[in-house]
Amino acid sequence: MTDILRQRPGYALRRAANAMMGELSRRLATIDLRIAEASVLLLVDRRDDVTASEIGRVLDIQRANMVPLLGRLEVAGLIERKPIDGKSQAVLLTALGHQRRAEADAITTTFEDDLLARIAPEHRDHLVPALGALWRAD
Amino acid sequence: MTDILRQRPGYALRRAANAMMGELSRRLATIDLRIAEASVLLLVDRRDDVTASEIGRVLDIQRANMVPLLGRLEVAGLIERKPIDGKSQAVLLTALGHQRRAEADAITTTFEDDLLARIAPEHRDHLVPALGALWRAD
DNA sequence: GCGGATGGTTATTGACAATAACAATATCAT
DNA sequence: ATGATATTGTTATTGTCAATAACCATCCGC
Repeated sequence: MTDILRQRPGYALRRAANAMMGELSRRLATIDLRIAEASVLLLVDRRDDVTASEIGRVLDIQRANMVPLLGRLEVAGLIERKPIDGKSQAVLLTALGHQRRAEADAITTTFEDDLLARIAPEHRDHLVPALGALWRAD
Repeated sequence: MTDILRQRPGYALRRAANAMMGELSRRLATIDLRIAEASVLLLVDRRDDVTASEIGRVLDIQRANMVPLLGRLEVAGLIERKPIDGKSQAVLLTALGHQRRAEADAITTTFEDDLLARIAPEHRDHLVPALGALWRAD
């Protein structure tokens, strides 16, 4: 019955993304991170001048929604904030944050290897370019 | 700065799906439908024996969450329910529902053509098979 | 120095999925 | 045929996540 929807690119994209997010969420939960939180850790690595607004712009998260996200990372002791000037503040990783970032990196890298392994070789290398074209046109 | 995440399949999948859903939502809103609602209309077309539970199973929506969804479609006059036995009821399209389904079909088909058109020809045909492999393995 | 843009924040809203519980009914095994 | 089990539809509640509006303080360009 689902055959009507199965080959529809939009539907396939939605279902694939849902399945992927669910699995990745489960794996990241083992180190107490949500997907968006892990993205932030990966993003601010080796930087000491990235503001919350800038992270939001890159990850496409409203800066209002960055507040609770960074708040959680801060109470978990993974990030700290350093004033850049009277208005802006840099988000930077603590020692614990660096450690957690490395774990998150390992988990996501393994996960994405697993993902790609499920795709037939002849399709595999086309996925990221195709997705990139969809995302950055919008 | 985003380069660290850009080529990650999981991240690309998430962003592409978000962009796609946003755009499709906007287009379907012109005929007062949400994405999940449109999926239901497409699914129950030309059937008179599909139950709410079955729709949920196919679309991966908990049957508890089908209740408000079908409720909205019913008050909009797009579906009606016909008892199958004392326990189950078939979800079927009204005349207005058939009409709306056709509009939804046109919108989504056009939309997906637009999507595919953004993808370089050499990648295009690999997208759905690759996504299918990700989704149905989970 | 002033006006407009930007950063950080609060509060609120809505879409959507997940969970638990329940009553009624159907199905299956014996 | 009956009794245990599974399924259907439903209510209610929770949590995650994104979107919007408003606010104040501060920065920047002219």
